Amino acid sequence: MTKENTFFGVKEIARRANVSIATVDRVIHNRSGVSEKTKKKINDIIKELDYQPNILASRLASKKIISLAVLIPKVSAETDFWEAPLNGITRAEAEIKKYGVQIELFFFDLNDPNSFNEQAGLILEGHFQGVLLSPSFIEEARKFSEACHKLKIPFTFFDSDVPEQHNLCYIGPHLFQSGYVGAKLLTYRLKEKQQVAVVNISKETDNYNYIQIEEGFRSYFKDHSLPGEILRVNIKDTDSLSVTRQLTKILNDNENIKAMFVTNSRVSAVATFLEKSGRSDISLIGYDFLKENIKHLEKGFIDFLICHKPEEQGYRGVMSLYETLVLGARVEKVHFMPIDIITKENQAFYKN
Amino acid sequence: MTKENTFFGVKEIARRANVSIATVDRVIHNRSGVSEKTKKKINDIIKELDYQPNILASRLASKKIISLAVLIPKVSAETDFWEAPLNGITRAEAEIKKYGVQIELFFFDLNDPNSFNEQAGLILEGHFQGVLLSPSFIEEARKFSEACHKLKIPFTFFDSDVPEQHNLCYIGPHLFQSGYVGAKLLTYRLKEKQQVAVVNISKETDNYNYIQIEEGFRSYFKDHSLPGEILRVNIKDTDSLSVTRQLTKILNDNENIKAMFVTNSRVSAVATFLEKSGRSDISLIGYDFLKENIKHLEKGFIDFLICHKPEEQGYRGVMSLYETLVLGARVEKVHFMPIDIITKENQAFYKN
DNA sequence: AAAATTGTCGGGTACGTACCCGTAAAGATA
DNA sequence: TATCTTTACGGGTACGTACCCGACAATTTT
Repeated sequence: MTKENTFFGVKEIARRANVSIATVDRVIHNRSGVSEKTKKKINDIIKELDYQPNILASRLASKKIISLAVLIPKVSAETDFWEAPLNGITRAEAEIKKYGVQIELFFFDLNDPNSFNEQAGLILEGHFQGVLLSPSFIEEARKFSEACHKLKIPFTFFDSDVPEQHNLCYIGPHLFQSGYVGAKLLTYRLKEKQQVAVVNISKETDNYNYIQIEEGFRSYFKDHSLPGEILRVNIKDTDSLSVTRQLTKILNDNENIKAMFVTNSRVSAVATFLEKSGRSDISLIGYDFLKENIKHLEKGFIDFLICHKPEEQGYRGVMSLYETLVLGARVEKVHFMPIDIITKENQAFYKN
Repeated sequence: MTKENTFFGVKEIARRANVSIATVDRVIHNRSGVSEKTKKKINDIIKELDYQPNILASRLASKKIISLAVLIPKVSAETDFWEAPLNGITRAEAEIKKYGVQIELFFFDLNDPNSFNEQAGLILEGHFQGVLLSPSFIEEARKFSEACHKLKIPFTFFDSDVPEQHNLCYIGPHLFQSGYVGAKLLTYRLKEKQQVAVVNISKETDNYNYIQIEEGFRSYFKDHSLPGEILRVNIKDTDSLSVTRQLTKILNDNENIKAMFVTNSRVSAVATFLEKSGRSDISLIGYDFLKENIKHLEKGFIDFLICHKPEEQGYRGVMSLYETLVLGARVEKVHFMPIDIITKENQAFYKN
C-alpha cells in the first residue's frame, strides 16, 4: 500500500515547462526574476494540473513563523465570559503551533475605552501578520481597523460586529435573530395578560449589541401581534443591592410581569433576586453558558440560556487567520454562530 | 522572524544517546534491531525531552497510506438522515487525505440485517487499519466487532451505542437524556388535564435506541410527578395512509391529546397529518434536522426538533481513528454529542 | 578453524517545498 | 570594445523523519 501519485508537485510543473524547480517556485510566490513568457507558461500548467501545494512540505521547508495578535477583554470579576473565547484561542494555538504560528494576547478593560486604544497601539507596533479582535468599542475599533487596513494586516472581528468592509471576516451571532429566539421561548407558555420585561444590566445601556438583541426581541412581538407593552429595565449599577432595589420596584409597579429577558450574561443576578424573593412564578431567560448561570438553571430559576458558542468563536477566529495566511484559502466574510438553547436538561452535554 | 528551536527532534536524541538517527527511529517505531541497553537509554532521553514527533515530516517521509472503512446505512427513500453523517465523513476525508489517509465506504440496508453482515464481511477481507460503523443491528454489530477485535483493528461506534468493551470509542447522543429533554419541552406549556402521546413510526418498534429515548421521556414525567397516562402509538407501516389512519383513531379515542413526541426523524409524517386535519392545537416534537422536518417547523406544525449533530458525528468518528492511527493519540472512550434544540427561529443558523 | 548466521548499528537518500547562491546572457554605460 | 549592471534562470541544500542497504562484530554452525 503505497501513496498513489495522484498529486502533481512543483517538480512535475518544472518538467513540463522545461524550467527548474526554483523558477516554478518564484512564480508560485510571485517573486521577481521570471520573464513574462515563462511566468505565463508556468501559470497555465499550474491551472491545468490544478496544482495544490503540499502544506506539509511547505511549512516544513519554511523557516518563517507567523505571529498573530489577539485583542480581547480581560476576564473580570464581573463576568468570566471571556474565559471561553480564550480557551478556544488557546486550543487553536496548540493545534497550529507546529505549523509555525505564534499567538500573542492583548487584553483591555471593558470599562475603559482607553485601554483598548493602548493595546491596539502596541499591536500596530508589533509587526503582526494578522489580528483577531472583539470590537467592543465601536469607534475605537473602527480607528484601529483603519490602521490595520493601511498596513495591509488582515483582521477578523468576533463576538460582535462592526459594519465595515475591510475586515477579513466576522465570526459571531446574528444578534437580532438571537433576541427573536429569546422572545419565542419567553412567550411560548405565556398566558394572556401576563406581561414581559426586558432587563439590561450594564454600564453601557446603549451598546450596539444590546440594541440589536432588543430589536429582535421586540420584532417577535410585532410579527406575532402579541398584545401588551414590553417593559424596559435599565440597571446601570451592577451590584446586587442596586439590582434588588430596581427589580423590586418594577415588580411592585407591574404585578402582571411573569417573564423577564436579560440581554446579557448578567442573568444570574436576576435569578438570585428571584430566588431570594421566592418568585418562582416568573420565567427567566438570559445569555451565556457561565457557571453562575448554570447553577441557577439547575435550581430552576432560569428557564433557558441562549448561547453562541464563545469558545468556538475564539477557535474559528484564529483559524480564519491561519487559513488565509498559511493555507492561502479564502474564508467566508460572515460566519454566523448557531443560536443555541440550553436548558437544565441538556446543559450537561453542551459544548461551549 | 525565524522558527525558534524549542522543539527537539530525532537528531538531538541521537546526539545525546551517541547513536545514529536510524537507531532512534527504530526505537520510536519499536522495530527490531536495537539492544535492550540502547533502547532504554533512548527511551529515557525521549521522555526527558518530551519528544513530540513532527507529524509534517513524518507523513511527508512515509510512503504508507492508511485505509479506513466506514459502514453506515444507505440513504433511503424513507429518510435522508444519513446524508449528514456522510457529509461529515467526506469532510474529514478531504482534510486528512494529504496525510495519506484513505476512506472506503460500505452501505447496508436498514431493513435488512443480512446486508449489514455482507458488507461487514467485505470489510474484514479488505485489510483496513480502522473501521467506523453505525451499529444499527445490535447482534450483527457485536459479531462484527468481535472479529475486528481479533484482527486488532480499532473500530468506533457512532450514532448509537452497543454496550461493549473493545470499541475505540462511541460518538453519539445520550439517548435517555435526549428523551428527557423532549419531555421538558413538550410539557413546558402543557396545561392540566391535557394528554401526551409518544409516537413511534418504524418497522422495528423494539429498537434499542427508541427504548432508551422513551425511557428518558417517561422518566421526566415521573421525576416531576406529572399526572396523566402517556399514550403510546406504534405505527409499523410508514406509508402516509397508515399513519393517517392510526393517528385519526388515537385522536378520536383520546380527545385530550394536546402534545405528541415522535421518537425519530419521521416526525414530518405526523406534521403532515396535523396540517391536513387542521390540528394546529397540538404541540409536536421530533428528531433531526431534515429538509422535510424544517419545512414543517417553519410552517409551525412542529414546535421543536431535537438534533445530535449527525454531520459532526461522522466527522469526529473518522477523526477518532485518524488520531489513534496517525497521531498515536489517546481518544476519549465516550464522546456524547450535545442535545440541540431547534426552533423555527434559530434553525437558519444551525450547524448539523 | 572457517563459514554461516544473527544482532546492532550508521550512512545515505527520499519525501515536496523554500530559498540562497551562482552563472550566463542581454543590455547599458563608458 | 571593454566593463558593469540587470534579467532570467539552474544547482543545490535544508527542513525532520522513514527506511533501505550495507558494515561490522558477536555468536553459532559445520
